[in-house]
Amino acid sequence: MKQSKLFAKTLKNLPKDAVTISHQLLLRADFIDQLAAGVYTLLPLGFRVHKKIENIIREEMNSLGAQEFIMPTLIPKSLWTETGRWKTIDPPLFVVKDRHGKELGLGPTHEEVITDLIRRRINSYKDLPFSLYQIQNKFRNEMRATGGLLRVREFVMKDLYSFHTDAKDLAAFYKKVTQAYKNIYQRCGVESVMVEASSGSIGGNECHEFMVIADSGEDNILVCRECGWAGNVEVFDKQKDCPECKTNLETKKGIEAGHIFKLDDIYSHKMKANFVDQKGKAKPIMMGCYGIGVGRLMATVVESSNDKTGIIWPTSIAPFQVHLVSLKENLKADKIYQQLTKAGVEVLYDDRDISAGAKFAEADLIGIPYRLVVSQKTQNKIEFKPRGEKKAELLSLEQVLKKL
RNA sequence: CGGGGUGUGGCGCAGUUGGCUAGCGCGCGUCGUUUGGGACGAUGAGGUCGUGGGUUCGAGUCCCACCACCCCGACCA
Repeated sequence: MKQSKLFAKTLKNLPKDAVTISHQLLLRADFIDQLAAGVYTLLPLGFRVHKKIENIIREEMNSLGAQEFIMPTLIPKSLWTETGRWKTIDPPLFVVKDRHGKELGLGPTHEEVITDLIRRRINSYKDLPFSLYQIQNKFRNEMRATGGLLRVREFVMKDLYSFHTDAKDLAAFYKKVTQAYKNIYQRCGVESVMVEASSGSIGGNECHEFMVIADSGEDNILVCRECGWAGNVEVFDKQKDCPECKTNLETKKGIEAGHIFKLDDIYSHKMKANFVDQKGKAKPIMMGCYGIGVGRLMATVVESSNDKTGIIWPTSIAPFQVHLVSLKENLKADKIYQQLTKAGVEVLYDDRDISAGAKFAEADLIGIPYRLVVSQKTQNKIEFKPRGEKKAELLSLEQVLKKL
């Protein structure tokens, strides 16, 4: 992609409404654009990162054996009244009316829809277990949106749902999901802690949050340095020592980057989603649900990976792999751009006629992992510099390709 | 929703006790000089001052209402 054609304009001035680091940097680097409170456009740069995160999540979900599909956003009131959540869900639903005056809720989560789907198709223990997931826009009527992409009212969420004959099978799958989640955060370049949490209006008997440690986090979590146990202060209010090994607990700030629930039979019971077991007896289907907010995860990565000059994207989710900067050497740089592209490298090529300083400052802001400079100074070589580092080295194109 | 705050060109801001042509920096256009860390000079373009009422000879400035956005609380991926 030639930067002269990229739909992006970076800002020198900090927009005054941005308070959190990720909000500031994503705005300044032009990854996102705000339309209303808690409602954002993902601009091309932001969209590329978002897609990469989605794909990491997709791979991990697929390797669990889960199948991707998509459910509607418009959800009829009747389903919500079956579980009582038309009135009780918090944050409240965004409600719309059709032309006949019939009310529908915009989906904030899809337990009702999926339970309705599966109760009409699952009959026997032979149909179980299985799992389905979607990556889809969700709508939450939050009291207040905060921190840029950290809490918004419309966002893309990956929601996975699993269905089992008994608690034991659910527990086994739940455990596999925890590992998949850890993989996702690790692959996105952030460190996660799994904490015991409260389940809020989703319900269920057991749930865990995945917290990314960051100073700007809104949650206080207790972490045991010895055995790795962790809990949300919401639940473990007065806890001083680790419940597992009695070590003194530390308090840290975290961002909730995922939440998983053992729903057991609460939805299948209310909505009569049963199966027939080996003995011919009807039983409620055991369920689990598992969510990750994609945009929030994107912002969380920025929260934990940046410096004074801008974002530092991990290679796995960077909008481009390399940022090729031409300093008045577009003839040479054009060729390198073509060769890199031919080699399958995602290149953002700064072909613009502006000062070197401006190009470097923007490159740092945007945060692509590797910067390549072509100038008079570099002669027949290419200057190679990883984003977070000071030192650059002069390499041939072949050497550059090996480094990527 | 309770509390606090802010609305003036794309972004950041100034605008005195109301006073006539609403300014500045960044960004943008054109020309020239520049080019290894957000260059410089010249010259331009761009604003019904959030919206609607009111007070006044006169409102960006005062009053009322509304709207939008931000922050703290609460809740969440």
